[in-house]
Amino acid sequence: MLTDRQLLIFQVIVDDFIQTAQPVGSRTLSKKEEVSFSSATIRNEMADLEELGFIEKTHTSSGRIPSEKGYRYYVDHLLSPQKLNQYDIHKVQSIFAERIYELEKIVQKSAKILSELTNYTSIVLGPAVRDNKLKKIQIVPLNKETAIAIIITDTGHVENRMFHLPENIDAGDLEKVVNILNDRLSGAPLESLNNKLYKEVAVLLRHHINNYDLMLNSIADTIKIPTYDKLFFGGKTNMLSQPEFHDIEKVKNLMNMIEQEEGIYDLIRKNKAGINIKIGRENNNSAMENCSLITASYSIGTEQLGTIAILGPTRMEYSRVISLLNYISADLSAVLSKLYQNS
Amino acid sequence: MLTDRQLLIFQVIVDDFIQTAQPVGSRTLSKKEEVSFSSATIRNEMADLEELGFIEKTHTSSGRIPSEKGYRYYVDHLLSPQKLNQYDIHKVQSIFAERIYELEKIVQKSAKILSELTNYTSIVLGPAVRDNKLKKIQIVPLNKETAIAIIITDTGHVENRMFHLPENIDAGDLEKVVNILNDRLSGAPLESLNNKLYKEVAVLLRHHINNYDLMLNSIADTIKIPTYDKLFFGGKTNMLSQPEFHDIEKVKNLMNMIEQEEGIYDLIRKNKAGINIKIGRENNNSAMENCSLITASYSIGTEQLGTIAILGPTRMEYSRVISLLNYISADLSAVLSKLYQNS
DNA sequence: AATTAGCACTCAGTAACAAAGAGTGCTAAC
DNA sequence: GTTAGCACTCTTTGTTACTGAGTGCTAATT
Repeated sequence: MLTDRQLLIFQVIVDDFIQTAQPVGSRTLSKKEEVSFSSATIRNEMADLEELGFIEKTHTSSGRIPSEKGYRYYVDHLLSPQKLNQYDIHKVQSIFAERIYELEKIVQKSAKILSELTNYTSIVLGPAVRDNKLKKIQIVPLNKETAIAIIITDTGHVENRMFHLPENIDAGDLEKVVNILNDRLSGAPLESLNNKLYKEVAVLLRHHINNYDLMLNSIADTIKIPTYDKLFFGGKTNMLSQPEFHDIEKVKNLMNMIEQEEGIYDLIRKNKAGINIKIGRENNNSAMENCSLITASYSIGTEQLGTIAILGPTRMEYSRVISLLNYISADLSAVLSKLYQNS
Repeated sequence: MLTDRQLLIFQVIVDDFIQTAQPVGSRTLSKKEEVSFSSATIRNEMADLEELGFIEKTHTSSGRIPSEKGYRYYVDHLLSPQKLNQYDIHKVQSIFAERIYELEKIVQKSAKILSELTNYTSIVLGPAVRDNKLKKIQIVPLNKETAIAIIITDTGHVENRMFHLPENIDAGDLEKVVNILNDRLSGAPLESLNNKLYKEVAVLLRHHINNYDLMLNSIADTIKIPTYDKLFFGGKTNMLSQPEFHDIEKVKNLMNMIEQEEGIYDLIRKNKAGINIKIGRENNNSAMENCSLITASYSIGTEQLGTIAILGPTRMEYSRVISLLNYISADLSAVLSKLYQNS
């Protein structure tokens, strides 16, 4: 649909704008090595490209900038994977340099490195706890009234919550309860715990302790810990250095959205495996009008675990970011698989 | 040292500037009800106040704004405690409305409410885990190589860390270890654990299990979890609405500092009980040149637990903020004491 | 028929200048 | 001791003019 020359010109416009953040004019283009036509020719082509909706002007006599549709086309058809340099690779490797066992730590470090390498904001959706299986559940009484329940999953994730002890329950009872719980529930996915609790455990508890219903509710409460997977951020303030965010209002909107977390969570969550790119208003979020979000998933074996993402201006180095995300998510998946697959 | 009239004028200047963020001129002042002198008189007084260093001009013919020294004087001598209104009190009470058992949750909610009521940024230094006493320590093996250690304190705080298991250790050994640890260490303050471990526990372990030294190191590592007390924030972006932060560079500096957390930690940590006020450069931090930090401590009984703080522009509603902090910290202390004193 | 040179035109950005408004400091009158 | 009055300063606002980068269109060139 586009001629080769239009394609070339379009690509050079996008590349130049991504670098400089300035509207690109016909003269600037004609002086580039890759472009061998006169500025007049380019002007004609640009008029066409504008008519097609790929580029736009900021005012009647300005140079052109890519439109959202333009970025979309660029991303879908013109992107050539960028090779990472030694430094990048080295930096990424450093995530796994120390021997760390905690998933969260690795994930957090990934976020940090990713933001440092890109100068954008990185977001990592932590390992989905939902799919973890219960390793062990423990209850530690603190005093007569309160106890603390601790849930440990097969990946080593620990959740805990305090709860109110029913009156007249003694240490022996508590031990019985814990034994029953572990007996019946360990190995089960966290998601299914609540169900199982009422279907299988309730009956048993009823036989062994009095006040079983109170206890049951406390446990149920404790078990359905809101396993909203955690979000980790890197370089939250990097966006402030982008020229498109010299406007305080825009910054405020964006920062607010980042602080809320819920909005981000929704944006990141509903992505399929592999690389996903959302440009500007494709994100359906007014605070992100000038932003693009690129996500990639990481996994253990075939099981999708979480998501890493980069939030930057629509004028983003797509090629580089995608390469980096691909690289990190692959590494992350590999290392995590090795660590946790045979657990 | 200041005459009554100077005092009055100074106070009105500060109050006005806090409200409007605009330099205050002699005519503006003379039109106020509280002030009954002519603008010329006021000009003379203002010249004196400036010479004394309490106020300053932004340019030769501008109105006056309070200097840092001025704010300091204002805070030390002129502050009249502001009464909180119904709405404020209601909001603060709502922190404790739900029955929550976890310290952290309460603290986090306090930060949120505090920032909403002030429109500044609130910072809460969470309960000091350092002083907690060990309730129970548990070790749960995940697979042949790794296990997870869980430390529970008397206040219900839970810390956990994964570690590498020495080879050739079996379930029986592990149980022995855990028993010894609990036997010897429970009730001891977290701070002292490391010491006790090497002095008292090491010998015992040596007798009961082989490879005891490896085990010992793993445990020591686990125990000295960096109990940096957690920081909670509220209204991180509120500062963006303050007119003094229309300059992106300032915002960037401040936000970076907030994101780092370490700097904040230092600033908040080293404060004595009660209300502390640091104005502008008194904070010894270039990013906080235009900010004031007001801190208050909360405690259980006589034991200082943590700190709540408000970060705002030097042009801050000191009176209101102090009243709020006093009120919240008292409430916080009361509720926490009631909950945890007899544990 | 495609390309390019040339030209009139548009618009953002900058600088220079004037006028208005808010403020000051100082002096002299009250 | 207080205040009215005035000259002066500096910011802010608006006007005007100029420049430079860019465009679209037409006519000449290849």
